[in-house]
Amino acid sequence: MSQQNVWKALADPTRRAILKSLKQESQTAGALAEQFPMTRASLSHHFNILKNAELVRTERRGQHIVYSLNVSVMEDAAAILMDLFSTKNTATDERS
Amino acid sequence: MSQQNVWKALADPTRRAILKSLKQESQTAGALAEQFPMTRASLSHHFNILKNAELVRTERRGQHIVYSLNVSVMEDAAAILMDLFSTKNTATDERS
DNA sequence: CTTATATTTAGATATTTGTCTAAATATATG
DNA sequence: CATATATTTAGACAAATATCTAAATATAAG
Repeated sequence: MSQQNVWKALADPTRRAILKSLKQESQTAGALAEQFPMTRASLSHHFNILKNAELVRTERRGQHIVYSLNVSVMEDAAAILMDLFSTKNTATDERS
Repeated sequence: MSQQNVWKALADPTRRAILKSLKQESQTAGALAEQFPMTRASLSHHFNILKNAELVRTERRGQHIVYSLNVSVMEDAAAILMDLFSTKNTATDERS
């Protein structure tokens, strides 16, 4: 995972909505497609970017492909975010 | 502040580096410019995007313009990020 | 094997983005 | 006022991005 891939992935509102939806439950590409007003080809492009950032994983299930959050990478990403935002230092040996 | 403006602002590595630098201390445009290998005009463009997202504020000081983090918006942004990433619900009336 | 369904890939296109150079604006000072 | 310094604005341009249509691939089922 490159940090930059994660930030770029998160910059698009459709992709953030996909992540939010997957936070509720893992879903097939088709089920996700029903929630967004664009072609399946366009959605597939967004899926690729999310996979590239390793924010989601896929698993084939017959004709379907099931997308799910990659929880551990989501947690890494959260840590990166907090590093940028928090006033406190994270993961240093500094005494409080 | 539109949420989208914040995400877009954060998508660029130069802008994230600017924020990190401002986390250390408020600085003039010129002082920031010395840290980045691009023209002042390009930097100014990045400053505008950060201002638009309300992540930074400016204050004129003689010939200089001092940039500083807008801490409260940074905190709002952090909350938005956590809403996307955390498995737990934030700010709901759900019982734990 | 043929047909149907699910999804992705390829290629085209309009829009957005990051950068540059040159010019403009704002302030300070002789 | 004239000149120097600091910063922004305007305009151009190449690269990246989001979307579409059409075609390709993968699996299931008759």
